[in-house]
Amino acid sequence: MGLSHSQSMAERYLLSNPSHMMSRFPGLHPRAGSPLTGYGVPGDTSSLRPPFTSPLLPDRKSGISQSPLTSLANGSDLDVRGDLNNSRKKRKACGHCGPCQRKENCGSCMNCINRAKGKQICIHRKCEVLKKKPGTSPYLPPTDSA
DNA sequence: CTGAACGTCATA
DNA sequence: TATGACGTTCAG
Ligand SMILES: [Zn+2]
Ligand SMILES: [Zn+2]
Repeated sequence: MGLSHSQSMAERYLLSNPSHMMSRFPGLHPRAGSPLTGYGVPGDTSSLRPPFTSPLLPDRKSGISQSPLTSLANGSDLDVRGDLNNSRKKRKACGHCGPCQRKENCGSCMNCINRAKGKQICIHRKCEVLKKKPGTSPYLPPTDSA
């Protein structure tokens, strides 16, 4: 069996149809909010990320803050850009909802087929808790008159 | 380090 | 508004 291996799924990611390419290119992220705290884990007993990496600014986009949650120059918090991130880092599947119980992905949904580019979990496995992120308010998200 | 997945943005 | 795409984050 000295074969297979192929791309180890690495190239697969970069593999796609050169349809448009471009758009949303790396180098633009207008946004500026206010420092806000939202998420909060009781305990927060996890490994500590290494201190800063280097005083060099990785020209990731331009210079302004990144989009999701990047940067980490503090040994206290893992990463808190304090901008457009209200909920703090990413959440994880609850583990006990229907989809969370799924064992393997269906392999037919777009997420399964487009997993390379989509980078998302099978729709049949998407935790319902993570599905509804906005608001989490008891009100209906869509407007009655649309 | 790699794989997997979440979160936000852009576009249709 | 919904979907796709991308970067980032998290865990093993
Ligand atoms: Zn699927
Ligand atoms: Zn769940």
